[in-house]
Amino acid sequence: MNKAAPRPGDGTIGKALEVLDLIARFERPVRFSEVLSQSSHPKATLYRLVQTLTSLGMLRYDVDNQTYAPGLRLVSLAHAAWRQSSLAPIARPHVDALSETIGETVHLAQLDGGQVLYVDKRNAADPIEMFSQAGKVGPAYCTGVGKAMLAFLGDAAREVALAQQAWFPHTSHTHTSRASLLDELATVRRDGLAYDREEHETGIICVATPILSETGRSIGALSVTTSTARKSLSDLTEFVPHIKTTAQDIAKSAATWQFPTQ
Amino acid sequence: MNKAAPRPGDGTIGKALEVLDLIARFERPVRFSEVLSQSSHPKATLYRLVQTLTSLGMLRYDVDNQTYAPGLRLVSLAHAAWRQSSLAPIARPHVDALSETIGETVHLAQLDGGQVLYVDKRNAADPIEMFSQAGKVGPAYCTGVGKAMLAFLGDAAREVALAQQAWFPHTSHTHTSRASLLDELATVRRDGLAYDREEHETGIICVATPILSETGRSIGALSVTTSTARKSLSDLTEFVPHIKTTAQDIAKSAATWQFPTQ
DNA sequence: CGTGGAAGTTCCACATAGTGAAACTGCATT
DNA sequence: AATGCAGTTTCACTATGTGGAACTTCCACG
Repeated sequence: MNKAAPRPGDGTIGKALEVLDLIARFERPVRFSEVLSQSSHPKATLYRLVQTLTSLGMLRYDVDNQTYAPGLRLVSLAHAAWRQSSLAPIARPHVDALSETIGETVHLAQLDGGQVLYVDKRNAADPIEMFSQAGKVGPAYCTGVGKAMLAFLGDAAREVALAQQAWFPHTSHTHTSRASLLDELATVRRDGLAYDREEHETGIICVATPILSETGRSIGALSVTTSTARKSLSDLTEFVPHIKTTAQDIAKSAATWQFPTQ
Repeated sequence: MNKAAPRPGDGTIGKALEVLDLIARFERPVRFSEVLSQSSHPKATLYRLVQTLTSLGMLRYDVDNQTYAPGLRLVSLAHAAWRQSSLAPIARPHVDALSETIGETVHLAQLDGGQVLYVDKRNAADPIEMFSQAGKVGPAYCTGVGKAMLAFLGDAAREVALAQQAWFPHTSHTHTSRASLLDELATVRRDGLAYDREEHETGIICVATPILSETGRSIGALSVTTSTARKSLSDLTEFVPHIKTTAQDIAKSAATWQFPTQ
């Protein structure tokens, strides 16, 4: 597992965020001692951090079970973030249209801290059981959207992102090194297209395209996902033109989008 | 209990959160000076806070426009919060069923920091949305869900919540004082039912019921909303039995819900 | 062009705020 | 009564954050 960069000198706020992230990663309410065992902070320090976060509503403390979980205050903050910093509100009509035409699961993702963050999703009519939902994060090095975005990053930004990858072999098709991934990224850059060939989950494949800024850098990615039980990679290829034009439409809307300067 | 309790807002983390909230409240990307004019912190202090938050991904800085907006990292944190601290995942099937039967807008809300936080929503037109509507906050003193929850709070908790109300007269029907609201809350407690009679928005009415814990305290609320153009208050009354049983079903699911202790 | 001012950024002496080892409490279990 | 573990409090110490002031852009206007 990778962790949020605990750069020295990040300050108290960084430490607090680190703790919040740690608790969020458990994906279930946790007891103090469990957090402690995963944390680099001494008991008293962690205790105070957790207390502070709880009193601020960033954590919720369950008195009965003596557990901590991320608090609802985060949800209202995220609402503002989603509306202002994600492509989702702008892309919504385009994603709707694509999903309706294609009838498979559509994902809209952005890169955040070297990871793929799914900011919107449309389920297939007959939904496949799989890992994804808006707000969910996933690895960049072994997903279609991740590779699409990495390929169209500036060199410096890509280096930063690559350094944050875990290279965990989720399946036998997963890239496990910088070198082999970079190789594929060249192809992705050439085609403007990235495939996930069961690299993250066995039986799950997808095709993804980057959403590019006017300067040719990726600001997000769009993908169509399916299972090998339903379709093959070459079946997916048939959707490519439609996905590409949708990505371009989203890019255009994003560029046009003017924030009220007032 | 704490007597010399660290006042919320104290501490560096509290200050950082305050700034984040402030920026989120603008509902659009803001320039540094705009934040400064709304903040109690001196320029240098605010500047450092904003820098720190930006480097941690809690804020996003737009170089071209020189503006700050809540960052995407919040979205992934909120995902964990929504799944673990909100009723939404548990309530989802029940809310789905209710919405389908009734065919009007359904809201699932919880109280957070004295405000109503909408954690899920069903629109007749637009079925599945995530943070687009979930995450929105609203006032407690002039909404159906707000009054339903306030009525079934412990005395101490209700006092805290009432102290946080703005008493802004959104419409001519809005309660503008503790006293008149408390009056209605008694009725709400008797009936287990709260109405919004165009108190928040003209033309918008709703009926809401609390979702109660085993100890009889509200852990959330469920409402059906419509416009005076479509239905009357007495039309809404017809839905009451169905809403009430749905609320009870959600309460039961919530009580049964056991977190894997491991 | 210059010049004035507003917005944004850096500096640094200072003290507030956070730190963490250790001691303590409460509650099971033996 | 004794042991052990989880959670909580204390307090001397100092890392961190503070904020007034000075500095640097960058325009708008004369």
